[in-house]
Amino acid sequence: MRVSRALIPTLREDPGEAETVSHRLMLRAGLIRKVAAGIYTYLPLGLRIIRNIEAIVREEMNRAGAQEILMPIASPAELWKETGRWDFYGKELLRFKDRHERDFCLGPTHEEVVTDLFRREVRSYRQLPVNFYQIQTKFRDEIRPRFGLMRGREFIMKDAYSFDRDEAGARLSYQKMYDAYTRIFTRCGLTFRAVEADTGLIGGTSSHEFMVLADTGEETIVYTEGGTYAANVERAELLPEPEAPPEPQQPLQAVPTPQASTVEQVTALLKISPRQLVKTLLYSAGQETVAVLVRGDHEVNPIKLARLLGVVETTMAAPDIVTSVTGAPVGFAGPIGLRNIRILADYAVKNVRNMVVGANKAETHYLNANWDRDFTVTEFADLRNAQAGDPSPRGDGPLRVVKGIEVGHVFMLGTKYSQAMNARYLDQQGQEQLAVMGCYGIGIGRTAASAVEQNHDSKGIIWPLPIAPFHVLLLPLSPSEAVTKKAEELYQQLTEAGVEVLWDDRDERAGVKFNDADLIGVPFQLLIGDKNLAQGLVEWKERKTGQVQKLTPEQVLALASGLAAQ
RNA sequence: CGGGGCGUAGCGCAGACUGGUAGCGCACUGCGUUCGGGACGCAGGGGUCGGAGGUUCAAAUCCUCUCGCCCCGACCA
Repeated sequence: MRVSRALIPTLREDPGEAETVSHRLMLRAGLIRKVAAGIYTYLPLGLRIIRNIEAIVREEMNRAGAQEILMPIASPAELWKETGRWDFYGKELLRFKDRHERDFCLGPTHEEVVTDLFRREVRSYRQLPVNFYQIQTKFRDEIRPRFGLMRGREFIMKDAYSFDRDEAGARLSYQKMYDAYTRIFTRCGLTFRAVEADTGLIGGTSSHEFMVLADTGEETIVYTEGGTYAANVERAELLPEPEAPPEPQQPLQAVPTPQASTVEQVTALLKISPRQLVKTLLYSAGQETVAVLVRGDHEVNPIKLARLLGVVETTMAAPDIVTSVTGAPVGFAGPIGLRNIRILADYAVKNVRNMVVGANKAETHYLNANWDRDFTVTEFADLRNAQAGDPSPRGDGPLRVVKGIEVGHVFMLGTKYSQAMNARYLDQQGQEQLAVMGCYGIGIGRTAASAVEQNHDSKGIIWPLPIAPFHVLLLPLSPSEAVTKKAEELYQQLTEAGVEVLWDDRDERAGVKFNDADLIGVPFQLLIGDKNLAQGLVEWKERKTGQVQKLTPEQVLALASGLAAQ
C-alpha cells in the first residue's frame, strides 16, 4: 500500500479527548476515528489490525473444532423474554421497535439466538458436541464508554457457544476453548493471565477471564507468586482467619465524634488504626435491608454478598433507608441496638477485639465493642474484596495484586439457557435431555487496544508482528531518482514475495516520515538513502529496539520473506 | 444517574471576566527553493463561534433552555 494513496491521518498533537495510551495512540496513528461516544470507525490501518486478530481467532477456533456462523445484530424481544433477560439485562440492552411496533434489541451477546437455532435444528446426541462461533458487531449501551476501543458501546466480538450431552462433555468443550484462548493471546504477542472470575449477567456455574496485564486495566486481579491461584478480585475467595488469642474486654463506651463520619476521619480523631474500626454498611437486597460489617481497612464485595443472600444484585441502601433503620444520619451506623435486620459480618471482624463502631446516633461512636458481648452477628462469611497480603485460599502464600484488561471470558453455562428455552436432544435411549452449554467471548478491538497498552514507547506504537498492519514500512529518505527507483523496485519484489509492505512514497522530508513510521509502529522499517545506496546498501531497522543493519537488497528480500512466512 | 470540565477553521488552542462584527500554530491549495529525524519564502482557501430563545443600537462574549463530548464517581457510612 502506498501512503500517498491511503487514508492514514496521523496527528502531530495528542487529541484532547484521549487520556489512555492506547486511545491516544490509536487516534494519533490514524487507526480509528470517533463517530459518537463509544462508537468508532476503523480506518484502513486500524481495520488491518482488526482483521489480523480475527484471522488468528478464526484459525484457532476452527482448529478447536468450532464452526463459524453469523447471527443477526437485531433480535426479537420474544427470545429474550423466554430467558427473562428482556427485563433482567437492564438499560445496557438497546431496544427499539420496528414499523409494526414489535420490540427488538441490538444483540449484546447471543445465547438466546444461538439456543433458538440449536433447538430448531439439532435433534440427536449423535450431533453433539457442537460449538458455533461468530465474529460480529455487538452493541451494549454501556453506562460509561471510555478509553477508545477499550470500552465501546459498539464493538467487535468473537462469541462461541458449545452444546454438549452432559457436564463431563461440557467440561471438555470448556477446556478446548480455554486452550484455544491461550494460543490466541499468545499468538497476538500479549502478556496475559487466565483468572477465576464471576459470571455476572451471563450467568452459569464457573468461568475464567483472560486478562492482559496492564496498569491502565479496569479490572483488579489477585494471584500467588507460584501461580497456582489467580482470580478476579470480585471472585477471589477468602477463608476464615485462624482465631486470634483472646484479649481482655474493655467496658463499652460511647464517645463524641463530631464532624467525623468516614473511616479516615474517625480513625484520625480517635488515633486508632483502621483495623480497629468496624464499618457497618447497609445494603438493599431486593426488599430486604441487611447490615454488613467489615474492618475499616477492608472493602465490601457486593457480589459475594449477593451470592450469600441468594439475590441477583445488592446495592448500598439509600440515605433515607439508612436513617430509618439506624435512626442516625449516614456515617454513624453501628451493629449495637439494630433491630429486625440481619447483621452479616466478614470473617476478619471475628478477630477484632474492643472495636470501634458507629453508635446509631449522630456524631457518636462506641469504643470497645465486642461482637460476642454487645451485639449479635447473624452470620460470619466471606464478604470482602481480597487485597495484597491476604492469604491465598489454596494456602500457597500471600496474594499479590495487579491490574488487568479483560480480553476474553469463558463460561460454563450448564443448562441455564437450554432449560429456559427448552433446548433438548434425544439421547441413546430415545429420552429427551437438556443440552449442557458453554459460552466464550473475545473482544477483538479490546485485544488490539491491549496490544498497544503493552507495546509502545514515547514515539508511538510497536506492533507485535502477527497483528501488525504491515510487516515492513518502506522509507525512501530523499527524492533522488536512484532512491525512488530502488524503493519502487523493492516494493514490488517484497510484495511479490508475500511481504506486506507499506511504502511511504509521500513527498515529505525524512523527519516527517520517520516520526509517522515510529508512531504507526510497523515492526520493521526499510530505509533507503543516497549514501548507502551508492554502496549498494539499504538499512533494516527494527522499530522495537532501534537496531539498524546495513544490508544488500537481496539480503533484505531473504530476511523479510522469512518473517512474512512465520 | 451524581460531580467536574469542555464545545471558536481538519487538529491543538487564544479571544469571553471588561459586548463593538474572529485570531494564532499546525494541516490544506499554488509557485519556487530545500531533501537522513516534524524545512523555508511568496501567494491563497477555509469558521452561521454546538443549537434555540432572550437582553442590547450591537452578542463568540451577558442570561435561559437544550444537544454533544471528555474526566471522576456510582461500594466504605
